[in-house]
Amino acid sequence: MPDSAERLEGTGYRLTAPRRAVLDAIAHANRPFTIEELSDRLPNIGRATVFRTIKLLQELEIVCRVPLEDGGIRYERSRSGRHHHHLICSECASVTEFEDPSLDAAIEENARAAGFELDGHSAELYGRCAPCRAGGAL
Amino acid sequence: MPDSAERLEGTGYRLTAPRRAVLDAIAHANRPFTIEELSDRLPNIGRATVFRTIKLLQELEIVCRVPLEDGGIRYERSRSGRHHHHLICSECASVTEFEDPSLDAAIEENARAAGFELDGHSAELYGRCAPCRAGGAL
DNA sequence: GATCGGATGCGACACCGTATCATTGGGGGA
DNA sequence: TCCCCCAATGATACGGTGTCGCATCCGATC
Repeated sequence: MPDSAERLEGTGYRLTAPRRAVLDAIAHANRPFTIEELSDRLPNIGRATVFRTIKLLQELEIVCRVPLEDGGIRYERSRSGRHHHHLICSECASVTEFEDPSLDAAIEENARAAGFELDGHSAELYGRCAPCRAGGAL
Repeated sequence: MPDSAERLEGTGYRLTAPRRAVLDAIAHANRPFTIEELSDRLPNIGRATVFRTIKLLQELEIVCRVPLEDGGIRYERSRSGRHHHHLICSECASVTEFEDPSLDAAIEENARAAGFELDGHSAELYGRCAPCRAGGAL
């Protein structure tokens, strides 16, 4: 993820060895991960640093927070870097990003109707993904 | 909240004194509350019981969970008892419920397009409510 | 390569929610 | 009305998750 590294430097943050390692681990993750999992993969890096780095990467929109239905939290490398929503499979925990201007428009319209000044929003969809539906016994 | 009490009994749960007290406290809350606040208002009731009761009331859709932007959680008596979304003011922490079939439709359409079997979803809007915009100095 | 302040690592800590388990009391049945 | 059973409770310990404080380190700039 050289672009992410550049993004770090470009915003005035230091590109340190631990941050490189975290970026690398994230780049190679093929599914949403917990901090715990990430930290386990990086035994030489302090747990606090992993937390701090993920927090930073969230602010830079390099990773995004994925709230699960049970209240748990996972993180995922943001593919688009743009605003998007999540389809979260409760069977395999996979996360699919999607963008939908009409969904965003509906959200904005509701805010407008209520006299609300919109800052941000989140929308998560929970269910079973196509592969799980096809392959699952159930 | 006699109707809530009936709903408890109607589903086979016992209407105990602690549950009555929690229902009463919730009925008189005029803004979303944390478990901590609720527990403080009910010093004679064990913390674990407050957690258990709120969990139960969530299942019965008597209260609903309100995830804040900062990751914190509050709860609120569900006014409609139906599916809805939240407008959450980051200034005064007020929560406004709204329903929007077209928003739900947009969500369902995205799930369908991805071959996703939809179980449930959440949508939270963050920003500043009308009173805060009108009254706030900022 | 010297310097300076942001970043790190470690451990302690705070917070939130749950598990355990002995005890209590709600409410249906006799 | 009283009894009895088991769901519900309360106290406490526990576990997981994230933060804090601080001495040390090292990346970036000169």
